[in-house]
Amino acid sequence: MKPAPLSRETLLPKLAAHVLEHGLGSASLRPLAKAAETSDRMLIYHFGKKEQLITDVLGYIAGIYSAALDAAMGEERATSRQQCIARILAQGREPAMQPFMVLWWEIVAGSARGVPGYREAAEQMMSELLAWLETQMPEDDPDPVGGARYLLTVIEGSLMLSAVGHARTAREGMIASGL
Amino acid sequence: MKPAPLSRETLLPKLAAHVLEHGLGSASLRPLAKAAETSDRMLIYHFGKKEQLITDVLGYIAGIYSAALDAAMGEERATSRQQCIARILAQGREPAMQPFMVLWWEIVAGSARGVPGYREAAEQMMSELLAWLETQMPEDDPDPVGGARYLLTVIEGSLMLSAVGHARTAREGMIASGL
DNA sequence: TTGGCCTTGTAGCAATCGCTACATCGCGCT
DNA sequence: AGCGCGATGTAGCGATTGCTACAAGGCCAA
Repeated sequence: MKPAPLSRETLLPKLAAHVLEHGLGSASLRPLAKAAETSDRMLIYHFGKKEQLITDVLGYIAGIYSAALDAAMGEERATSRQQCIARILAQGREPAMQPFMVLWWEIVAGSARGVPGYREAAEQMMSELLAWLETQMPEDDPDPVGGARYLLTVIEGSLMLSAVGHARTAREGMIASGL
Repeated sequence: MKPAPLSRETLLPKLAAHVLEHGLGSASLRPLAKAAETSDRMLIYHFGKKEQLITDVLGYIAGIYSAALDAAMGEERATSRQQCIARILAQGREPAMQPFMVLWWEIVAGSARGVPGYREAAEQMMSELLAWLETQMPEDDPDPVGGARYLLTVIEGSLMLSAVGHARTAREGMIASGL
């Protein structure tokens, strides 16, 4: 059993897994190194400094997220905006997506505070989701582009309310609005 | 110049000010103590442990937020849902609200990750905002309660998109939806 | 005055933080 | 064989973390 070659590329998956499981708050060099079966020394060696490592990991995770969207896309389009939203919210509730969701709010918080690298990752993920949403809009939708932007807004608002224990509020609001 | 008496009540305003300015990430005992003109020793003495301190500070900030909403409420109701949303988003863009906004996403992130005390503060703030929104709904609105829930969802989604550099997406979505 | 309690200062603990100096190892090139 | 260089381990630095032991001040009641 030869030890796996060490590089950014072989490190990133393990680092991303650790960040997805434990969050960015506890993403310090030694725990990360342990998760990647290396030493903090080598993480600095390969990434230069921690800030760069986090940036790279967030970019890598954004890539995973994008792939997950692609994987979920195969099915046929939705037949209505309601169905479209319902599908996405259902996907967000899946246990497999939970680590993404929890991490997502940390990224948003970092983005809002201007932490380097966070905004780029957040922007990328939102752009991917928006593009994906456009492909999922009903075929006969009068305004798929604008509609996708609108649905994205409602979806993210709904997810946020769920994150703070107001899932019911979001649900009742969507019912009241006909969505 | 007698030194101000030291207690939870006299400490909280200064602690809250520091948290609003610098965020929860750098809210460690020594900086907080310096901001409150005391020592970390005394913070622990008065609050027991840091977790309790943070919980109390978040509760205090939620109170400030509530008061800010009340202060902004004086004017007459909106005449349409569009105007209602526009007002609130305009208020959220005000420089004075910026610290609240930035802190808000840290609270959401903590709530999503289950950090003790965060969820309660977030839930309280959302409930206050929802109640306030209901009072701001147009007088002739067919469903003020459900409408307020719907508008809250859209508003929070819009604020999130703004926080990650997608303000334009949110704006275009609202235009496309007629809001 | 004395005793006791609430409050406060000083000092320090063990743990963790990001990062670095130094030495070593192994591989390829000449 | 010898040399050079990238990759890695060991050890440690100074700073910061939450928290505590100990002593001393200040004030009120007996």
